[in-house]
Parts: sequence; structure tokens; C-alpha cells
Amino acid sequence: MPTIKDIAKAAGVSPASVSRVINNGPKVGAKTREKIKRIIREMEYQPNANAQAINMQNNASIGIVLADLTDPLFAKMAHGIEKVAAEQNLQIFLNSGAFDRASELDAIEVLLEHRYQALVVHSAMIDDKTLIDFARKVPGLVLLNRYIKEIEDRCIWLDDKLGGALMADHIVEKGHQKIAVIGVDGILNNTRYRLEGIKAQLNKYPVQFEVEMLEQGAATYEGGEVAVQNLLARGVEFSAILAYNDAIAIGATSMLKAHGLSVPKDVSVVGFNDLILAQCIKPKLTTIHNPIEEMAMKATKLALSLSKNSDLGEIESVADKHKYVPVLVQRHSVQEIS
Amino acid sequence: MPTIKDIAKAAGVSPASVSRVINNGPKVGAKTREKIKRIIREMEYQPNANAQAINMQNNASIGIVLADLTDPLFAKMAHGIEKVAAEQNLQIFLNSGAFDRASELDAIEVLLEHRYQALVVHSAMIDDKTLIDFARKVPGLVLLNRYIKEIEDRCIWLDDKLGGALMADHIVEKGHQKIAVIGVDGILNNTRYRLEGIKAQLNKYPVQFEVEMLEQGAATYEGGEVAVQNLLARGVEFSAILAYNDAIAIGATSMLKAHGLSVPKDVSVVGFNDLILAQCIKPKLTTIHNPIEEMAMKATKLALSLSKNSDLGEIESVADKHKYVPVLVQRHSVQEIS
DNA sequence: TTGAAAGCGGTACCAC
DNA sequence: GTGGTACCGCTTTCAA
Repeated sequence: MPTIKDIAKAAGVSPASVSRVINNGPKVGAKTREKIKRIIREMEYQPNANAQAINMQNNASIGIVLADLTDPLFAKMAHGIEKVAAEQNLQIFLNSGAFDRASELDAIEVLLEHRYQALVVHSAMIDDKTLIDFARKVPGLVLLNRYIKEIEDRCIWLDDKLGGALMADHIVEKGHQKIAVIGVDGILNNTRYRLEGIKAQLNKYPVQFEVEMLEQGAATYEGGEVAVQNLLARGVEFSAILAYNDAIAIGATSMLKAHGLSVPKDVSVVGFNDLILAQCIKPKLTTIHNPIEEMAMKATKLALSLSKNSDLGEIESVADKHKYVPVLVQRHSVQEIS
Repeated sequence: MPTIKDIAKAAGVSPASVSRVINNGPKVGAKTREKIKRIIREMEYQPNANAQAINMQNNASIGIVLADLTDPLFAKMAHGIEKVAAEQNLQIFLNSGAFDRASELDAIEVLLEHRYQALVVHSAMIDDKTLIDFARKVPGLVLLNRYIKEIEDRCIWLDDKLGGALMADHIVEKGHQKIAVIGVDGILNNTRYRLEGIKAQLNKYPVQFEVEMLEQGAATYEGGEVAVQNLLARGVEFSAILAYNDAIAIGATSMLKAHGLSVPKDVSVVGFNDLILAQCIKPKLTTIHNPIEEMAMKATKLALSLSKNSDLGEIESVADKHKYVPVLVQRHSVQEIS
């Protein structure tokens, strides 16, 4: 693999000139430039990005860490990030955490070692404190889909509490009183806030949320099946299920059917995220729209500008611009009861 | 951000010793080692991966290029790659192509510039010739989900023709004669081979495949809806649909229902890939299982070993080990007719 | 316009 | 064991 020196030699010029040509720099004679370009092509020269990075003291591409590649929400995030990267003609380097604290940490560490300046990280398993440290150390690090008060200006998050409230409100307005909730194990803040939102909203009505109505499991289709299984086995009565996400909602629906319960006739179900999935199934799922793609785009832009210019002088309130609002999408999985 | 020299100075040792400690090298006194380690921790030193790479003449992580992050099949690929990367304690750098020739090319180029030695690329839009050139230039480059005869030892692919045949065979055996096919636009080889498989198999029966039975569109849920719309609008008669993938099959199902046609009573539908989606919907989709995750794992292992040792001395036939076999999964979207 | 040379942050060989 | 130092591939002054 030829180096810049090989090219220089072959072209009878100095490495400096070759470098100038590579970077479209000024101060190179037209014919010299042409000649060098030709040689570069002939010898199939490819600049060594590592060597470049070491000199430029930075890495222009944008690094992203995703907690879990298998979550369909991921695709939307990645897509959003990709969009703005493409606009700016930047490459993205994705490092996955595989939903486990150590590998999430590892992923960030590696990106840092490669000196990526703009980092978008979607961490599910790393604790606040560690993240705060990272954020303080790396100006271009932005947290996607996570809220940490101390560094809220570096977070892009969804108002999960409102999301929970929306679900609760809708279902109560439709006359439901016995409301089961399927949450998710783990330290995810999303879960906690959504649950808080649900409880808070329920309390505004004469509907009490009892702990036995809560079932926790995996954030998947199978998780939904199991949760319903458990609910039924425990003999709890419910006319509605509020699920942590669409996959769970659909798994739940399927298991309900398996037990001869029809949705929404016997049980109403509400999902969360509004993935394409929600529209594919019968009945179409009533769910909460999660503007994750927009959020991802925003996070990317923010990371990019922070990495270039640590002082953005944001006048507007951070909360207004960094907090995104979920919205209820009514479809056909909820029925009014009396 | 401290460098190795800063650490050396602070510890009162030479950069060489620090380097040894960082790389767990031998020939460092126990106390010296401890001292250096302490300073490294105190100063929060992080090795510069770019500088390391430039010296080691290589990049240990594995680079992957995926044609399209929004395809759910992607998640499975990524997951497979991730699995083996984790086993080997390697990081993966993913660069997405966003389903467009130029960016796929770009993605490969960038990975090459960073001198990644092991590359797994899933390219949908780049032509054979270009890919062959890349493969010849880069020993550790493996093509996932693609077959190119000239470099078949560097490809991991699905027997798409067989997949098509499986679909055709199944549907004909169930008594269907009027069989519509929904394919996909673009240069994807998968489409072509599957279609060939379908036609070839159909020809073994007294069932003729007419070109008007073919509808091409996007490989998505919406694509399936549109395709059925068109089929119906064109007035073609069919009792079965063979879809390029599950998403299309589900979109088609939905549109059929919208037109008062029930699956499988009025129309039978067969999908492809056997994603989780296929089991979520009603009726559960009869489809072709695509062992893409296994394939991805294999491709990764292959890339890794090729990058280390260009001569593997594979005794077994390449085709046996690189060609994967799709299998029919019967569920409830196909009905026998007479 | 061009080239020489000093780094960038490491690694590794060679002395001691 | 430890340190000195040339060098990896490239960028960027500074002179010429």
C-alpha cells in the first residue's frame, strides 16, 4: 500500500505537495496538481486516515453508541443520525453496546480512543454518574433518549412521564378501571418515568394503581406473551393493558387471543413507540408516538456543533429544545366500556 | 489530554516503559509498572488509537458495511456479527451505506482508509466488478448475503434460487395455479435468483408463469400494499402471492383485507426471511427461514481469519461451507385448494 | 509555488 | 529492566 512518500517520489515532488493535493489545499501549480492526481490514481493511493487523524488532532466522523442493535427502535435512531451525517457528508461509526454495562462502557471508551469529537450515545445500562463524567470530559458527547438533570443541556430526551400520563388518561377516559401495566426489567429510566406518569395520572381519577397490576419482563414480543401469561396465572382482573412498547403490546395481544380473550372486545391494549409494526397487526395498535428519529437528528446536530464550538450560547431554555413530546395515536386496540 | 510522554515525565520513566505497561508487555519491574499504572489512572490517560494503528500497521477492530440500516434483516446481521466480535473481544465499526451506490462505496473506502483489516460488507448496490476489485485488494474482505462467482470463496450467501423453488413448490402442492409474485426493484441479486427459482420450479408443473403475474416495488410493508393494489387494478387473477420478504407479505395481506379478500381463505400468501414479524401477525405467516444470523457469524469469522492469514487452506468445497440453505416454515397463511 | 523538516502519539529495536 | 531514538504516514510551518 503506497504512502504519501511513494507518491511524492513517483511524481518527483515533495510529500508536502502531495499532501496539499490530497487536501485540496492551495499553493500547488496546476500541472503539478494534475500530475500528482494522476499518480495517485495510478498507484491506487489511499490516504491513511489514522495518520491524518493523529495530525489533525481530531476525528471528523461522528461516533455513535447504541445500546442494543436488536431493538427496532434502533433502526429509527440510526436512520435519523445517518440522515444528518449524510447531509454534512460525514461518516458515522457505530459501536454497539449489546445491552450490557461493560460493553456500553467499552464502546464509548473505544470511540474516545479514536478521538471522535462528536459522540451520540444511547446508553441504557450505564449509571448517571459515569455518564456525567464522560460528558464533562468530552464536549461533543450527547446523550440520546436519556435525561440526566446535571447535564440536561447534553441530553435529548422524551417526556416519558407525559407518555405514561397520556396512556393512562386515554384508557381511563374510555371507561377502564382495572388497568394492568407491563413494564420492563432493568435500570432503564424510560420505564421508571413512564410508570410514574401512569401512576400520577391514574391518581387524578378515582382509580387506584395496585402493585399487583404491574408485570415486568423483557421488552420484546415474547416478553409481552410471558407477562400476560403471568397476569392471568396470578388471577388478576383487568380490562386494559398499558405496555412499555409496541412489541410487548403485540405479544400480549397474541397471548390474550390464545386464552380466548379478544382485543379490544375483552381487553384493550395500548403500546408505545408507534413503530411500523403497530400498523401491521390486526387490530391496529393504539399507541404513543415516539419522535425518536427527530430526536436522533437533533442529538447528532447538537453533538456536531458542540464538538466544534463548545460554547453555543443557547438562549432558549434547554428543556424546550431538548425535551420531546410523545403523542397519542388512536387506532383500534382500545374500546370504550361503561 | 495527556500523551504517553506526559505520563513518562510524571512517572520519571521513559515513554518506552509506559508503552510496555499499556500493552501489558514484559520487561517492566513490578514497582515501576505499578507506579506507571497509578499515574495513568490519575491523569486519566487514554491511549490514542490512531497513533497505535499507525504504528501497528493495522486496525484490529472489525469493520462492517450494511446496505440499509432500516431493513429489519439488518438487526439480525448486526447481531450475528456482534456475537462473534464479542467472543473475540473485538469492537465493530459499522458504516452504513443507506442503500445507495455512492454511499456504499464511500463506506467501504472510509473503512479502508482507517486500515481495518477484517471487513464484512453487505452491499446491495455495488456492481460485481467493483466488488471483485475490492476483494482482490483487501484479503480480509468478505461479502455477506451476496454471491459472486469469481470470488465465491469470499462470499457467504443464501441459496436464493432454492428459496424461490421452495415457495413455488409449496404453493403448487397446495393446489394453486394462479400465482402472483411480488418482487423488488433494483439490482439486488437476491430478487433475481429467487425469481429464477420460482420460475424454474413452476415450470416443472403444468403451471405457467406469466410476466403479468409479477409486480415489483419497494421491499417494505407499504411496497406490499401498493403491489396488491396494482395487481388488483390490473385485474389479474390469483389465488396465491409469493412475496420477496415478510414485510411485503404482510403489507399485501393487509391490502387484501382492505379489499375484502381474506388470507388464507381467498388468497394464500408466502413470505421470506422468517423475521419475528412473521409470527406476530394473524394469520401467522408461512415463510422461508433465512439463516442470516448464522451467515453473518460465519462471514465475520471468515473475515477475521482471512485478515490474519490469507491462506486458510480450506479443504472442503467452498460452496458447501459458504452457501446457506433456506427452509420452508409452514404456518397459517397458506390454504390448500382444489 | 515548492521543499525541508519538525512534529503528532505511539511502538519497538538496540544499547546499556 | 530501562532509556534513547528512529520511525509509522501525514500535516504544516518556514524558507527558499
